[in-house]
Amino acid sequence: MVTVSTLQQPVRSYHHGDLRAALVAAGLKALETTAIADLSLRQLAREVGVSATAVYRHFPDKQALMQALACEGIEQLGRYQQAAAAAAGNNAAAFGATGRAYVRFALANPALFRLIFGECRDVGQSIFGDNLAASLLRDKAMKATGSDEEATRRLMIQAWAVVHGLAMLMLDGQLPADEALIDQVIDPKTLFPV
Amino acid sequence: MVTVSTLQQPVRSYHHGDLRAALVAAGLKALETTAIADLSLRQLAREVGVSATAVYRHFPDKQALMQALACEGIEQLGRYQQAAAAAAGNNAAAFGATGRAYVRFALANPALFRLIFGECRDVGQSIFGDNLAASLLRDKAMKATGSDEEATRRLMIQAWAVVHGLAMLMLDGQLPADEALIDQVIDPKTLFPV
DNA sequence: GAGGTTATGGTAACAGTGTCAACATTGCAG
DNA sequence: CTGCAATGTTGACACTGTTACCATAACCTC
Repeated sequence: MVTVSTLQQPVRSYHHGDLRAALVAAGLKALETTAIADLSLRQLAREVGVSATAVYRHFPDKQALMQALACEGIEQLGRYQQAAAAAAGNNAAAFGATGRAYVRFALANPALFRLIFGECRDVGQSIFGDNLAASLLRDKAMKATGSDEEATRRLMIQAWAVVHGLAMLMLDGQLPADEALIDQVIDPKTLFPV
Repeated sequence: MVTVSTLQQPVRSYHHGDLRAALVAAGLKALETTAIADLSLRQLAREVGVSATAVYRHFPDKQALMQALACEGIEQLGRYQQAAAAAAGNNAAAFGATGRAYVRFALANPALFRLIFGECRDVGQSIFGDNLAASLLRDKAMKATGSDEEATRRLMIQAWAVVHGLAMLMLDGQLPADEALIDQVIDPKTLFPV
């Protein structure tokens, strides 16, 4: 008995084309509607149409899958910020634009943003280091401080802390998550009137 | 057969004196060493010496217990900040002191601090509202802005965002959690040179 | 092409979790 | 003293992450 394989359905007999990628995609989609604590490894496997333990051929444990999702999220955040900076013209206005993009990304992807940080992640892979947005931030900070090494680093951290804190407080319902407040808080004229 | 009840052990026959308080205390102690996701309802019940389902006589579900722990944490944080402000003399220096206390509290109680915010909590109970530290913050901000309503609110939120973001980034290992950096970032001279 | 090796997937099971229904014990009010 | 409400226990269910072991498919060498 020969199975007809020329139908629409890929039929995926026993071997899934690229299970790892499928799991990551399913995880990202799930994070759009599911809180980070309610994300189940078995549920993800079910959605991909595979047994629960098949996951372990591609990830040593759940934490590793989470880590992969976080990596994907970091890249998405970076692209989002880069696009915002480019749209702002990559000039002085881009400084605030990347900050606003940071907060907007958090509000649009709450679970993913929390996953990027949060405890389900190995230490070491800092966003601060080799990131597009980070280098842009450093560039703007250097201009503002006149290339003072110490002051530049401090300004970068202060700016990062403001946007990160604002994003977190809005995500946690401590502050209203409206656009006007974002613009009000991330306003170069009042925030860092250097 | 009469059981001897005059020994040292309270023996707690069937009825626990105040199980609710005992559970909260055990929860707070557990949060000192356990991550928020690894906090188990059954484990807490075990430590208190009670069956797992006894918890449900005092809390409708796990979330409610978490909420109670979060409330306790909010009060602890408030007292900690108040003490820091008092030690600083309740003058202009107290502004920065409460901010530094905020971050130090987070670093000293990572899991509890995350619980205060985080998803295991009903919305609505904002720290921002009727808090000791909040009123102190508002007081200082009013002085700095000359009682401008709009500017005061913005300054408060900016200040809160900075300390919250700094605390979170340090907790998540994105920034080194050292005292010098805290002082450097929360420096009124460079942060809000109003 | 045949046959063995390796990557990949499945089954069964285990310990642990939050939660519910039904039952047991206690303290208090009448 | 008696009955009721508060409090605690037992047993069970569905679910989770994870492991040990088995099954299938792809690939590589001869």
